[in-house]
Amino acid sequence: MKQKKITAPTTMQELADIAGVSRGTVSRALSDSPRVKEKTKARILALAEKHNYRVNQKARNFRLRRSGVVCVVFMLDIKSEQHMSDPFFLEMLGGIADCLAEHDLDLLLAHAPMTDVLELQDSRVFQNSDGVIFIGQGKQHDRLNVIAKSDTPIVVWGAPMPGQRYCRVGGDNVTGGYLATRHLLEVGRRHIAFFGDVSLPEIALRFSGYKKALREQGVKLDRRLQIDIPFEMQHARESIDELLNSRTKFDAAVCGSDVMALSAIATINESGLRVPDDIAIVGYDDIGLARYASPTLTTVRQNIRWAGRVLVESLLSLLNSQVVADTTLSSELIVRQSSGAQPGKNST
Amino acid sequence: MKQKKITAPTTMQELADIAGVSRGTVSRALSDSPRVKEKTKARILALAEKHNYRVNQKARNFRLRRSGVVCVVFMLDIKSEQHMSDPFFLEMLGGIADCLAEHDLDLLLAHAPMTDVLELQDSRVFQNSDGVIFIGQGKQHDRLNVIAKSDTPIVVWGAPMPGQRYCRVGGDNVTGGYLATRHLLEVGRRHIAFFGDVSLPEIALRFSGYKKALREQGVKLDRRLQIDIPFEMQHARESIDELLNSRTKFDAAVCGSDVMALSAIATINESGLRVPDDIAIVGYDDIGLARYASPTLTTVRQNIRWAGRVLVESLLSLLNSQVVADTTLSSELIVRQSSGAQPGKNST
DNA sequence: CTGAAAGCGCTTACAG
DNA sequence: CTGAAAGCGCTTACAG
Repeated sequence: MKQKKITAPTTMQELADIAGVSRGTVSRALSDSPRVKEKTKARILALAEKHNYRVNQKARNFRLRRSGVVCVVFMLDIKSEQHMSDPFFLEMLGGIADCLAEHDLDLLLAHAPMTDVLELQDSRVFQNSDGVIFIGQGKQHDRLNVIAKSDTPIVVWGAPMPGQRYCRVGGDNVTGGYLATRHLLEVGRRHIAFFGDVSLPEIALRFSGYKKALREQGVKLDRRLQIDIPFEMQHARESIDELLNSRTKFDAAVCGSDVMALSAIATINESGLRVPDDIAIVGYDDIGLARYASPTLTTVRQNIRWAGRVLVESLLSLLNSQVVADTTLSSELIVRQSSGAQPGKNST
Repeated sequence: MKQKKITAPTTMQELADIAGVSRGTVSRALSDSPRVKEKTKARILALAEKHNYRVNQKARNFRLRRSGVVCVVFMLDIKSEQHMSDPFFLEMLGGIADCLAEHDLDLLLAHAPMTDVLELQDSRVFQNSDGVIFIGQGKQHDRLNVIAKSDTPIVVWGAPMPGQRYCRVGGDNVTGGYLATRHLLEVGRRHIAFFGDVSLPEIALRFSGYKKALREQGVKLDRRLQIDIPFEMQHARESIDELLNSRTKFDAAVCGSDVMALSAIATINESGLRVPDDIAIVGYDDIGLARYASPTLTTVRQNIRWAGRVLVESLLSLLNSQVVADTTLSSELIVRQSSGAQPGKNST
């Protein structure tokens, strides 16, 4: 421990000189090539350890034309700070990070707010990465199609889109929206609001599931109950306050995310109404907090961490020049307190 | 737009050939050297654009011996997933990311759970980074001292330590613990618990602030009220349940983080007691959620995003071979509902 | 203002 | 099993 020389990191040639072998042999020994005699290998490894030698990664990356780095880009439409703090992203990031680590890849986090994803293509970040994972499509589906044509493979979390030319992984949004809405109808609600910006592809799909459920039950769609709330706390409060003040009748809401649902609950509480008694709420994502909230949150579970793994595995296949199909992960309704169903039924 | 050739990225030599100049001139033109005639420069830039040429970053990094990447390592003692999801980390990460972006640096996120930080030194992550920011010291202060001796500059978020040889940035933990405790004493509480693992340096300092406040008011320290709760939801619940069941008298608690405080509040609610009426709670960090929680959270504010900036600025100074002093950021008490103070007083 | 040339530190066919 | 050698794509003194 203590006897390690604190020398400036030797170059591979210097280590080779010390060992009395060629640079090539050192290189092979360090990468555990079977073509080097075990004894030589052991000796070189010991010397490397002793002299505290480490391969210059920048030289190695250059030579090998790869960096072992995967870039993760969060596609957020508004200010990044608010969005990134959505536990949904964090859990996704966690799933991705774990899976990347298992495959000995590093994670480069790209600065999020970008008006034009194409700028990313010119950036150092992009050049330095072996592949890129986009979380969300934002409203830049077409630009992602352009990026997909580059040499750097990409995988995108999002909704299936017409003319899509990139590999996609996403949740089953139609079913998610449908399940949430049907559940609220089943517990007797009839004036169900939909909180979410339907210009975003994923939200649009959930909204179509919402409409399908209403149709099935013969409930008429009330356009005033669809509110374009972005994924952000502050905005949610304002918009919901507005709805509450507008006196438009509603007794339930399907929300675009759990964070939005929590925010809605807080706003509703402040206005003197109660959840679920006056207004039943269903969230989306099933973030960790959902089961600790008060009331506990009925929500549509997306297996976020697993989604992260699928994204990474898909990217790895792409890196191996394989053809990769899109993946749609199933959605599951988790019934807890906020939707006003009888307790005990399928709760977690 | 459409007329861009979709050619394989040309090498700089190829672009030079097209332009009829030398590789060196292209290199200088692209880095906007004043030593190239404006006209030539413009012509080369146009050609680069036309042929969709981009500098090979891996070659550039190698040549320049820097990557433009800063690595961020979260020093977590237990399972990473739970910790990383603490908004404290996210907000810190956000502050760091913003500041790095302003300085045109990229952010590499190192996989968190590590038993021995020294392993990091051998990793590709470390070699690839121009500098490393550690969030927290965990219990590895000594190993951080070792890493500080390497060529890669590091900055650490944490508590001042004896014999510390790395650059440190941290909050004023003693004052924070003191302010939280004094506030609870001022609102009439006398049996104040302290929730936090005092074997962690920062928590130990807050605990000393806590003791100082008790001493000042002549309140005797009750050792049974100091509970080693790690920064994690699940554990918090168990430990607090245990305390509640032990019938040890307590009417308030200073918590190691806001997340812990929120968890404590949930646990207390479930046991049938109320916050702040039965038990007053003060958190730590002032995460975004604190003002939306119910009850809203009295807490010690650490200006987390600014802390992120200070970490980055310190690292940059180190990268410029400057001597950098430690920074201690001030702590501020934010009074809201959970501590049972009269409303309106300094609340946000 | 531009070019010719050296060299960053590594890996890997190619020989032997 | 090991060595000699080429070359990855760039930047930057050094000349001119």
